[in-house]
Amino acid sequence: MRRSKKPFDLARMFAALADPTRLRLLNLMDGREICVCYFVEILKQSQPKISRHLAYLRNAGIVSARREGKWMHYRIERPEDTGGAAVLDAALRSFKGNRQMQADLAVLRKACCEPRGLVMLQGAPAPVPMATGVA
Amino acid sequence: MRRSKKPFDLARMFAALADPTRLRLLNLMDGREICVCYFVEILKQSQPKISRHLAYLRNAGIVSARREGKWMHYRIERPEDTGGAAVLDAALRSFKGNRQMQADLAVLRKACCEPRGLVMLQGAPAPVPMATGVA
DNA sequence: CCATTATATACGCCTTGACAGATATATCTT
DNA sequence: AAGATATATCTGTCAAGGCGTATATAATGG
Repeated sequence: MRRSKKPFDLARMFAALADPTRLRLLNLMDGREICVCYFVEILKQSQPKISRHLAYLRNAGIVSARREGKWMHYRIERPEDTGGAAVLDAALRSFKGNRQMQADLAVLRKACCEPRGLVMLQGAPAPVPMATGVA
Repeated sequence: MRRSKKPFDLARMFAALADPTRLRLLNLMDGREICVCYFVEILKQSQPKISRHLAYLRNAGIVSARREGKWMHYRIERPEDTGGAAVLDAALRSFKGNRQMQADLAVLRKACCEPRGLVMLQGAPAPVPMATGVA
C-alpha cells in the first residue's frame, strides 16, 4: 500500500517550540549531541519533566535519541522540509541574543570542563560537538 | 515607577504560530493590510472563529488592527526583537512552498479582481499592499 | 431611533498538555 | 540474581485554548 510521505506539519513544529523548557533543551543541543543527565543538571528541573519534554520533541520529529549503555544522547534532527528547517535554524540563531540561553551554555561549558564539580555528572559521557548542518 | 520593556517572549510567539488557521491568516496578511471579511470568505470558516484567532494574534503582538468604518483591517506587526522578527520572517517564507498557502493566495487574488463574484465581499475595501519590512 | 452590517466577545463543552509524584524499564555492577 | 543508576512512563489534577452557538458592540443608513 502506498505510504506517501506525510506532508511536513509546520503548526506542529511550532507547538513543539512553544515551551520555554523545550527551547532551553534545544539550545543546549544546538551543535552537539548531549546526554539527558546534563539537561537535568543544567536546567535544575526534575528528571521526569525533562524526560517528558524530550519525548515531546522526539514525537514532533525535531530531535532523535541514541542509547549508549545507561545513557541516552539527544541531538537535533533538522527537518527535511526546507521551510521547517529554515524556521528551526532561525529559532536556534535567535537564542544567541538571549540571556537565559547564554547562561545555560555557560553552565554547560563549565560542567564539561569540570564534571567532578557536579555530583550528578560524575562518570557521565561528555557532550560531543556535531556538524551543524546549517550550510 | 520604572516600566522597563518586557523581554520578548519567544515561546509565546511560537504558541501563536502553533495553529494552522492562524498560519493561514498570517499568510494572507503577508505583505498587505487586509479586511476581516476576506479572511472569512477565503478560509471558509465561521466569523467568530476567525475573529478569535485574530484576537490571539493581536494579544501575542504579531498583528495590529485598524478600524475603518465598519471594517477592521489587520496587518502583520514585525517584532522589535531581532530574533523574533527573524523567526517570523522564516515562517512567512516557508509558506511559499506550501500548497494550501499558495491556494489561499490564489483565491485572494481572484477575490480582489472580481469581488462581485463573492457575495460577502461586495462593497468591502480591497486589501492594500504594504512594504514588507524585510530588508 | 431602528434596522442592518461587520466584527468581537461570552458561554459551555471538550481536548491537549503542563506539572508533581509514583512507578516502570533498561543497563550495568557485583 | 540483586542492587544501583539512568531514563521513561503512568496517574491525577489543573489551566489553556479549540470549537460552535448565542449574544454584544460599533458604525452606517434610513
